[in-house]
Amino acid sequence: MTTTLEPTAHDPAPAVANLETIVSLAKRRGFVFASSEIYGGINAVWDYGPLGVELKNNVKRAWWRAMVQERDDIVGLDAGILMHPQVWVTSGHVESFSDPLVECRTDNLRFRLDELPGTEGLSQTDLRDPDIVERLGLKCPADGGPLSPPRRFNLMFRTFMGPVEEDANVVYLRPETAQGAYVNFRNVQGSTRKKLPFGIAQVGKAFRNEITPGNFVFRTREFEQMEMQYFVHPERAAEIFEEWLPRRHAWYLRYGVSPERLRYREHAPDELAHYAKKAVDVEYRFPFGWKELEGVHNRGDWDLGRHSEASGENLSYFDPATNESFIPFIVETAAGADRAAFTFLIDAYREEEVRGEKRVSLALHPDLAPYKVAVLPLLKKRPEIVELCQSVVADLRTDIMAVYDDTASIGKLYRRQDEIGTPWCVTVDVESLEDGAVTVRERDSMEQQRLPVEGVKRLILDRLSVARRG
RNA sequence: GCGGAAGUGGCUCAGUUGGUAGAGCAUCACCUUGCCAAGGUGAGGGUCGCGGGUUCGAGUCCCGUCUUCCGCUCCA
Repeated sequence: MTTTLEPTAHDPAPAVANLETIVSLAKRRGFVFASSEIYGGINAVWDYGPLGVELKNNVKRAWWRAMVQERDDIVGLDAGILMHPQVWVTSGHVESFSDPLVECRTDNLRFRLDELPGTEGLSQTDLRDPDIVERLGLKCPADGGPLSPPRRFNLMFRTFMGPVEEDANVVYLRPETAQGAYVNFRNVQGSTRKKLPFGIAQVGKAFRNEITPGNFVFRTREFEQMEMQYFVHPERAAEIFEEWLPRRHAWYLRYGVSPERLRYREHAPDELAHYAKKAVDVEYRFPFGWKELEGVHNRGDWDLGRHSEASGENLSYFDPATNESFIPFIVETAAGADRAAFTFLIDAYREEEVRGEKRVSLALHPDLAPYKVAVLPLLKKRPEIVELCQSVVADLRTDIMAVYDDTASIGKLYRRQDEIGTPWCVTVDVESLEDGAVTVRERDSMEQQRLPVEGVKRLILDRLSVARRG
């Protein structure tokens, strides 16, 4: 079900490239490697290589810039991955994230045990009983086949706090970063004196024991979220929700994602998460179909209300202007740093045929590109040229990611940089030694210009917004 | 977790009816090369996912296991 909100792409746009091509490029050039590869890999965990970590850091920085740096009403937070276990009971994740499932042995369909006919009124203990299927004579609702005993698919990773592995010490790796913002709502509001509406932005790892991970870094068991919780007056929640959707959509466009490969999709009432009143996804046309990139959710007062109740702390907000006190509603934007980086990578992929050769380039937005500039010698047998290159790189490095390469012919050096999305290449030639000028080539336009060495950094910095040192 | 397919040097693959591994590209060195993946010579790199079994002998057959990809109640 798609919303009537604009912009919405109704016609499926083909994906830029197939998945294998991207995975192969990612590995070959050092963006993403399979985790623990020398031991055969571990399912659904990926490591970011030298270029991947730059790309992902740039994505996170760009997000932080849009959310925190450029706004007066949103502040940052970095809460712990481990939290008080009660947080997850209150949030509903202990219950909703560990469904007892049974599987039909003939058609392999899975069902939630507590939703099967004949299980009404069963206790949690009953639902954990391995003999429950037999005891109640439950059958597959689809084909009447025999069902397996219930298995709990707990989507939360558990570990133990303290030296003794006792149940009393069980803690969870957070399945979402959002709760860190909720439990800190009062701390943040009090210390920053923010008035509603205001938001808390957070980037950090989350962990889910997904039943079906896959599609490269799209769904993994360890992933990084970029979430923003916007606290609003209940009556303004719906209106503010509608503002955030196009704002988040525009962010992807700003960093170069093709408009025809983005669309909105609203969740039907029966697919809403346990905390959501309304949810609309920004979707991207991945090689494996339209999939969620980012979710905008109206969580209502579910979280703060529940935490108020369970903790006994007053998490309501007092509005001095109207003299009223209330539990704020939360409008959340929840994006994945891995998915976003993946999307930018896929969408930037370009292929062209030149004299029978396939050429690959990444049209990454300069803010996101791992390296901003490569400095290349036109010929390396003149030591003065190499020296000049190295002094140019040393100067550029103080502000931006710059790299020097001289291990191939000039044409190949250009191609290498194109393939990893480097927006600018600087070449130093014999004339440079005399006039102090170098050639700057821009990847997207293929335009070349002659600039004094001192002008190179200025040209690049003028075109970047998030990639400066820091 | 279940069904289907696959796992050979960094990448893409070849390996005939089982006889103890090859190519192209990539990488590195030297020569050459002076603005968009030029050429030459040479080198490094694989216990053929892992563990068992059958066999005189297995990348090639059998079993198990792990991982990946494609399909089934997801949400970043």
